[in-house]
Amino acid sequence: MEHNHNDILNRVRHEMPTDELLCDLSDLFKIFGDTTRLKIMYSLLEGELCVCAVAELLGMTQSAISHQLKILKDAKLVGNRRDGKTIYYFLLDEHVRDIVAEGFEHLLEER
Amino acid sequence: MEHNHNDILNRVRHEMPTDELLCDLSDLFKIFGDTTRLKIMYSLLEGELCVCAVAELLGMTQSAISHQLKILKDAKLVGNRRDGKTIYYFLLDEHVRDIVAEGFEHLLEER
DNA sequence: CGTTCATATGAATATCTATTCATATGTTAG
DNA sequence: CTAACATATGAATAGATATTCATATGAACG
Repeated sequence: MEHNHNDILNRVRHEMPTDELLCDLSDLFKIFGDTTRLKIMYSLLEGELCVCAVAELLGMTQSAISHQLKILKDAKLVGNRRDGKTIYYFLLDEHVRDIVAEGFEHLLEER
Repeated sequence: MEHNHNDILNRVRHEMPTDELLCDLSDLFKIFGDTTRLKIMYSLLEGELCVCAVAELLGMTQSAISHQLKILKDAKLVGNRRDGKTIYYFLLDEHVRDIVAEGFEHLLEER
């Protein structure tokens, strides 16, 4: 019993990712943990959009959207390209779709 | 061009989940957005553990772990059972594994 | 029943973060 | 070069949240 208990603890300790990896992982999920950013990512699922289009779409200020886009870009979840004065943002990673989908599945199962 | 733009906006508006669903989704990801909770979930991947075992494993106080376990339980990510004085926690949802795995894939691709 | 052990919980605090406001950067048109 | 427009960004603020501390609950055991 006691042996079994320590056995599990040792196995868990062994399988546990490094703190650095866990920080990276939680930082990634933090990004998905905000409705504004989720909405932005959803918007970009259909195709690239400029900052002002996203702002109009979500009914938020250009500044707020710009700040959030920077966070998404730093996380390499979105990229952008310039066309004259306007800057278009687009999703960089197919995993965005998958991560969100997994989240939904939990919500559905939860009822 | 202008037509095309509005076209996209309308499509996006149409595909956007309700605010309630987006809040539920961001609340779920918020839970994954914390290293302590990630560590707890990782620990429970191997099997059920009592509160004090988790606390010992993570080198944190019983109180801190208990607070976090409550959050995980409210989100229906873990369940618990009592055996005498000790209470064992376990993962409730296979999606935990999948969600974490998706997160990792993004990190790896990010290089 | 009273003590001990495992866990839960409320309040307080310190830290983090999303938005706002003001302003800066950078591009195009005239 | 200057005005107008799109976007970025720094500082400040308000709200959220993880941990701590003190204490409560609840079970087992003598």
